[in-house]
Amino acid sequence: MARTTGSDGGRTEAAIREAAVDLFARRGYEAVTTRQIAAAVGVQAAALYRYFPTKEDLLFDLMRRHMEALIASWEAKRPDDPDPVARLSAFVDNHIRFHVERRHSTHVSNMELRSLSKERLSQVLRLRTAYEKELRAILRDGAESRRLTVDDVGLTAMAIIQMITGVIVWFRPGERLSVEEVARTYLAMTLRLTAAQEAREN
Amino acid sequence: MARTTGSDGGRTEAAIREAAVDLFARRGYEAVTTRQIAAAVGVQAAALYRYFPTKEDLLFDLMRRHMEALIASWEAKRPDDPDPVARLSAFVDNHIRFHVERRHSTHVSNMELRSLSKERLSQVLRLRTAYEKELRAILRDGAESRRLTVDDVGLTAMAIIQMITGVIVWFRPGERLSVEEVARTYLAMTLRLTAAQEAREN
DNA sequence: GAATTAAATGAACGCTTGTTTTATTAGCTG
DNA sequence: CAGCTAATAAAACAAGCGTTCATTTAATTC
Repeated sequence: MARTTGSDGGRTEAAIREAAVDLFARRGYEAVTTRQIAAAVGVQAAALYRYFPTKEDLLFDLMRRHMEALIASWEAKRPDDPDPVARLSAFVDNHIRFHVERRHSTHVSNMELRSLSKERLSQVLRLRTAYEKELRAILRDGAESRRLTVDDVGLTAMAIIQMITGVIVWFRPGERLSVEEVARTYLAMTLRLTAAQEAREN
Repeated sequence: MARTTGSDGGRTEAAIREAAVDLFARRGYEAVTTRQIAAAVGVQAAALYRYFPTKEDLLFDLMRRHMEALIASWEAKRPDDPDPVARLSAFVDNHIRFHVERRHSTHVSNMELRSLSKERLSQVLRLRTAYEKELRAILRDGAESRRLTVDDVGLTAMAIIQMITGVIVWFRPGERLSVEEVARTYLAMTLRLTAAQEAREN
């Protein structure tokens, strides 16, 4: 056999990405074989190499897309309001919703960094740093305007990111809590953590 | 050649554990080969099998020891004081110091769970749950006595654990911040996060 | 409808993997 | 110093790995 009826390159490529994210997230990049990915797609392993030069290229593609989507998501929802508390709230809300919706690719992007080559690792880390910089800027503004209590901007940014990203470890949609409840509770914790002051009319 | 001069089973076994933790943490369990572990010890791969039946047994041994050491550490430092704020403070302080000191085995215990067999996974998770239960009990007591503000005990426990475990991702001893400073700042954030009320003499 | 391109197969390659087997030596015991 | 056991080396094992290659078929183009 060779080309199958109804086959379409675009669909196959998308199917490879989906299968790979799912398998990498569940079993880990190193533990997943190209044959397993191919089987999930319903294709032979050799077919993967029509779309991705190597297994690592596939991993990198997934990670880069994830980070770019995260940044794009924040850019779309970043409020014009300069108020640090409003911006922090929007950041936390967007972060949680995005990560809950993309548990698998988040898992891959956070856990499989060590499987990337040096150059690709730093490419992904550059995207990640750019994103985290947004949070640090909010915290710095908030600290300067005394709307937020921040002992150390870098440390607080890391603490908040770890906390709100950690939601994907235990949260399963459709169980005890809804996304709305989780987002609300995490937001409340973040605002207490930074001792956020309500905006005052004056 | 065969047995080497000065060889000692006890020392070799300890060296295998050390090398394995280090390599597993840096490159991931699946990516590390038995030959790499052996090379780090200065021994042939076959020698590992005198001490650990399989590679997975070695991983499991490291994880079980890590969790047991964590629980033992908390049991040694758990205060008699029933005050929830004092207990929460002790918990956070112990957790951070323990994890900073054992970055590598923490990494392994958190990242490589999926490489364990079903039964062993649940053994490790049982230990982890027992540890987390301590935090949940503190939060519940604190909420009931109105010393702490806790919207949801389970969710808050996860948030705090993610936050204070996350320290190992970015913290490197001997850089900008000392362990003391980090522990103090994380404690302050935790107490704000739970809106902890100072103990009052009455 | 012939020629071309796109999509996929199936077999194979060279290597590496975790593990086992066998043989050999070091150090201890009596 | 003979005998024993613990500790290791060395070599081999079958299985599986990522990847390549020549080939075949489906769809598209002219």
